[in-house]
Amino acid sequence: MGGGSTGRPPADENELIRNRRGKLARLRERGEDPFSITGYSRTHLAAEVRDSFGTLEGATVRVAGRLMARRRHGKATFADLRDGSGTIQLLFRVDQLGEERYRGLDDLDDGDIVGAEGEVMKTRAGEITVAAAGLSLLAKALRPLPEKWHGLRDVELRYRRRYLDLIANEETRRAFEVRSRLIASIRRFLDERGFLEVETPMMQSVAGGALARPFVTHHNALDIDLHLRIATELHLKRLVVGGMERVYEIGRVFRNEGVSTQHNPEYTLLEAYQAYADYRDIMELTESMVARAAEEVLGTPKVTYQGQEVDFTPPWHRVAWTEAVTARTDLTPEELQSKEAARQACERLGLPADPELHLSTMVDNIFERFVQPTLIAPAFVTDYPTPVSPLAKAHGDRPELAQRFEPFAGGMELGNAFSELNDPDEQRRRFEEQARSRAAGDEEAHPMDDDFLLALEYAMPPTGGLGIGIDRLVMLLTDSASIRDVILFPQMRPESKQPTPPADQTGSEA
RNA sequence: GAGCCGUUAGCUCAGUUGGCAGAGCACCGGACUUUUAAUCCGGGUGUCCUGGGUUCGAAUCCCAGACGGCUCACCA
Repeated sequence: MGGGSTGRPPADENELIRNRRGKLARLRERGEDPFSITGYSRTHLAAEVRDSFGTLEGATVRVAGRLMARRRHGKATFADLRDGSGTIQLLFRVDQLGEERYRGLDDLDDGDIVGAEGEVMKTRAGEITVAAAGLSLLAKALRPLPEKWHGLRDVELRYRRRYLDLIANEETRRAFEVRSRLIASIRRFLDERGFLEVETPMMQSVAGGALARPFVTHHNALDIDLHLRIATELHLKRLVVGGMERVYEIGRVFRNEGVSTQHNPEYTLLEAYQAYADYRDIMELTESMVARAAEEVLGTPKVTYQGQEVDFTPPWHRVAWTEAVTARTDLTPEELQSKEAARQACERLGLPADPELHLSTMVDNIFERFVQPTLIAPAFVTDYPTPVSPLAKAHGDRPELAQRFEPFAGGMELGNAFSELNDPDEQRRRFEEQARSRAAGDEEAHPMDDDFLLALEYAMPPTGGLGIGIDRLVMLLTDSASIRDVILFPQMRPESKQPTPPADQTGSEA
């Protein structure tokens, strides 16, 4: 980006910013514009200096990072420098830098990006330190950092200005490191099992593969509306038809639904498909993958989530959906199959019991209220009703039940998996059934997808498929109560300039 | 979408019954060559979220709005 040297100061200028801009102006007058510097060759990271003190003592190193604190003592000044690896202390002494360059420290502020060159030493107090003989200001921070002791607590600021959250809060840095390492671990696991990572379209004419409302956008040149994907499922299964027998994608999907501590409109979904496998094989894959990821990222398969222990060590508990509900309520399996009985049950249990509600919605509410919160230890809930599983193969002997499971842990739903329905005619019937729900007003019913049906007609091998919400898994591994704490830039309303509403519109009707 | 709660200095937070706007850190000035939440002396830097209203007087009470958090509803 271009831009001259006459940038306008922001409107929210205050004394602190004026001071820093004044220092920048002085530096420029001396011909030391920090923003003209294009690089700084480091020899060591902060952590390397500290870890290798034994061999580095007395050696000259070059380090660079953000100035986090300064402690001035007249003719000596200590500073904490933080880079991506950690923190290292710098020592500036007037007898080492000379009067003039020592005075130059006056133009430094906490938050500035600096490079320092000097000998590695240890102070009287035992702190490993770089005694700086050279100092370069590499970028000037024009705004003060959040307070160093309490960090940045304001959640709105933490989300809107995540960079400040990352600078100020160690636990935030850690959470996103865990997130990155978790995804890397999952990739390694799947790669080792022979899966290919692929990328499928985010913009789709038909947004299928899940039951959710899509975002709509428009392609100008083609003059067509497109939907942002709500899942990767149907494209990945096309690839299985094409002979890619083990494929996965880790990518963002977009669902036009509300936000909550467990929902962000865009979130990261892992989907994996394995030919010649069924949902039982996928259970094994799921528990092995998650347990190993926890082990690799945290060093243990056991985590504490919101005060409760969650142990990912396989095998996870398995319980059929109907049994899970009947065990936690006084309902019978029959009451879960008749709309009127379920409605009366909901009424009795204090759940929404509107006659308009679908059977599937009501029984789902019952499950969510009475079963899901109890699923703290990792568990697979299996054999969901077929009508709410339009893409899953049914049991041969129990056509009303799908070969499907959902993994739960910490009281959260982590994903969805099944033996993929590969009978094109049956899939068409399921889509038609969904189309009827849609016509009846269910905006989340699965849309008809003729192109996908065409692919199935060329034969897809029996296949097991899995979807895992990566964000929720990260929540578990980082003990985060809100999904926003594991998404770098969670969805927020734009900050409005608050266009003052025309107050007291005398003489004007709204 | 509904209910409850919150918004005060750059940051973290106090603010009593409606009566001059407060503290710590940061910052500014001064002292200090081994500190590490450095210390010591001096200095308060503000659209009390916004707009109305009540009142002699509003950060405080009332109304409306903005943004956020939590809970519920819908979803993963």
